[in-house]
Amino acid sequence: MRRTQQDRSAGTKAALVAAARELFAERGYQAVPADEITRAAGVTRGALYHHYADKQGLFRAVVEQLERELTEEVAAAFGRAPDALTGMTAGLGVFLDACLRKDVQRISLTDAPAVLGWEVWREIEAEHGLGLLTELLESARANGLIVEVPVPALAQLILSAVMEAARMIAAAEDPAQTRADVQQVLAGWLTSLLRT
Amino acid sequence: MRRTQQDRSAGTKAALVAAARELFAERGYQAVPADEITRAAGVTRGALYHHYADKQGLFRAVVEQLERELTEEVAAAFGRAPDALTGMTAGLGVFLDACLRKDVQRISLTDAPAVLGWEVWREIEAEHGLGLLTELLESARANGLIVEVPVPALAQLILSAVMEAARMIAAAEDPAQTRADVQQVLAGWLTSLLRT
DNA sequence: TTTACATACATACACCATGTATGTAACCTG
DNA sequence: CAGGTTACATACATGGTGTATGTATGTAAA
Repeated sequence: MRRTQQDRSAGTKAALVAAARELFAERGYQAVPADEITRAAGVTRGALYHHYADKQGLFRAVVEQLERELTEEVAAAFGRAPDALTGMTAGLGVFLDACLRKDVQRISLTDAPAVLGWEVWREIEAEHGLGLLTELLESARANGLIVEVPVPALAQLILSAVMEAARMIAAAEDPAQTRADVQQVLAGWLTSLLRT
Repeated sequence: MRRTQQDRSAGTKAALVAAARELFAERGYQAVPADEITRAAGVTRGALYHHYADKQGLFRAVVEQLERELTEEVAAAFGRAPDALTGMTAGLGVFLDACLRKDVQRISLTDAPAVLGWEVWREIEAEHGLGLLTELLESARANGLIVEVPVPALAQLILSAVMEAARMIAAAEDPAQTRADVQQVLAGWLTSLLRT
């Protein structure tokens, strides 16, 4: 079978990202040697260093794929809702659920900032999760739904709280109870922003 | 000069922690070889692996020293205030200021969770910053100052938001403006908890 | 279609960092 | 001061990263 170069590249890159994602999710970035990833992907380290500058480069590709998927899910949930308010609630629920998955937990919520540095991590997030949340809040503010606040700061603080909430649920002995608690706190915060 | 064994141990451990703290603050845990730390401390790696199980052990000692100092500062600021409410505000200010220092930024807010794992990191925090905040909120709740909420969850979410706020200020082009923004958001959240 | 080049890998190597095993000097106790 | 313990230093084994080099496959022009 005769494949074009682009096909070859796309194939091995996809295989590398998929293998790396699984292994990183299970044991974390540091604990996984590059060699193990490439073997799982059916290639050698030569392929890795051909397509990516270094191990971090591959990790970044994994993070971006994850974020893309995640944002898409949340945006879809938001889109299905009749109005903005219920959409926000639905989006929060989907996001919280997604954040309970091991890959999101370990890769996005734990390793990403430390491995890539906060600058890069922020840059990535701004184009995905944070970007979406900012848009939603901004439009809510424009429509007079919420009080006057600096939306970018608000969005980022809310996002960090939501992420922490997800970590708490994942680590809790009683996830259901913890989830109820954090949702109560977060819901209270959000409703306090509503214009009376 | 004849020194006791305890003195020797305490001296080298303090030197190691101090050297590690500086280097970790500047370049992060991963980028600093153990050998560089020990040289800066005037010993060899033998001393390190005698006093600590591994490099992580030393890092943990650094984190705990940092957290201890930080909590002490905040508690002192709180203690100087006439009442609980102004105390909370003063404490927040001191904490935000402290979080702007490079060592706190890099070691506590960036590396600690990834290097030690969230479990251990939480365990440490529970005895310091988070513990203090929880106590304060709990007493406020007991005195009927704030509404009925699950305090542990509230404390942890507030803390994560405050830490993110500190990171934002540190990374901002216009720190003063950013600080004003995040303080507005956080103050709004806190006042929304007050009983009317 | 053959020749020349570029792309996609594999193999082999040099380097560096961690942790451990072993040796030695300082201290402590009877 | 003799024996044992503690506090280190030195030497070594291991493993992981990144790079240099070699090779096969696809691509394009003569």
